[in-house]
Amino acid sequence: MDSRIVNLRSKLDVYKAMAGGGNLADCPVREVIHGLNGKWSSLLMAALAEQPYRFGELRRLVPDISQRMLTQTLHDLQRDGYVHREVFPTKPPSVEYSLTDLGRSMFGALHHLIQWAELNHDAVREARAGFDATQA
Amino acid sequence: MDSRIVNLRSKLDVYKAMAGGGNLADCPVREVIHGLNGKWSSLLMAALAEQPYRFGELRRLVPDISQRMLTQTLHDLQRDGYVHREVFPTKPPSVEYSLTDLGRSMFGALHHLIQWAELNHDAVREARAGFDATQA
DNA sequence: AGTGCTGGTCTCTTTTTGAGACCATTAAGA
DNA sequence: TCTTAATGGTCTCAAAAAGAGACCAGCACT
Repeated sequence: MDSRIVNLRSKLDVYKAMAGGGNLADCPVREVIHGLNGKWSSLLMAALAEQPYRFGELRRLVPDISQRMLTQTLHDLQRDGYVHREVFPTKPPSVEYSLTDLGRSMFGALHHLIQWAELNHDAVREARAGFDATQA
Repeated sequence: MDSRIVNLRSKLDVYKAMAGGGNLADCPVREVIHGLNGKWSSLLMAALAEQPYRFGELRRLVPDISQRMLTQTLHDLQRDGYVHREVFPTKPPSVEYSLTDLGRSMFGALHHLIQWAELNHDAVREARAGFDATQA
C-alpha cells in the first residue's frame, strides 16, 4: 500500500469528516463551508456579531450590496441556523436580524480568519502585485 | 452622538480594518476573504496543507472539480501567495503545488472554521431541515 | 501505429450575481 | 390634499462566473 495514500487518508479526515467511502464529494464539512462562501455571508455575520440590525440598517452599512443579495444572503444564513429574523408590528413593519447561539459559535471560528486577514492583507497584496508583475 | 453608531464603529473596525472613510466597501479584509470564498479554495488549501500534490493527484483527490476550475483556483491561490507552483522537467513535465509560508499561516486560521464545521455540521443540517419544513 | 499519461486551454451551456424598476402601507410636510 | 419619504421586500433583465466536455502537444510503451 502506498504510504502517501495512507498519509492522505489520516490527515484529510479533518476535512472530509467521514464522507462515505473516503471520497471528498458529498462531504458534510464541504456543505457547511459552502454556506459561508457567499460573497456577503462573512461580512453580514461580522456585522450581526456586533449587534442586531434591521434590514435597512444593514443595507446602509454595506453600501455596495444590492437589496436582492441582502435579502437572499440573510435568508440563507437564517436557513442554516446562524441568524434569527424577527418581525415587529410597527407601521410600517420593521424586521430585525440577530445572531443565534449557533451563529455566535460559528462566528467565533470565522473570527480567526477575519483577524488573520486584518493582520496579513498587506502581505497578500504584495504577493498579488509580485505575481502580476511576472505574468505581464 | 448616537451610542449605537459609536458601538458600530469600534467593533466593526475589525472587519473593515481602516477602510478609508469608514465605509465597508473597498476594505482590504474583504478582498482577502473574497479570495478564499471560491467554491474550491478552502478544500484545496486543506489538501495542500497535508502535503504537496501534483495537478493530476488533486484532480483525482477532488473528484467533482472540473479541470478548468482546478487550474483556475490553483492559479488564484498562487497569485495571492498561498501556493507555490513548481514544474519538474520530467517527460512529460510534472507540476507540483505546495503551500507557502503565507499559505500555511492562513490555513492555521482557516483550520478553526473547518474544525467548527466538522463538529457542528449536524446542527446546521438540523436547522436547515427545520427551516425548510416551516417554509413548505 | 495506436494508446495512454502529463497539464493544460477553448468553447458552450447553465447557474449565480448585479442593477434597478416596482409594490402596498403608512406617516410627515406643504 | 397632494407629494414625498421610509418600511422590507419581489420581479425582470443583463452581466459575470462556473460546470461539462472536447481538444492539444509531447513523449513512452507496446
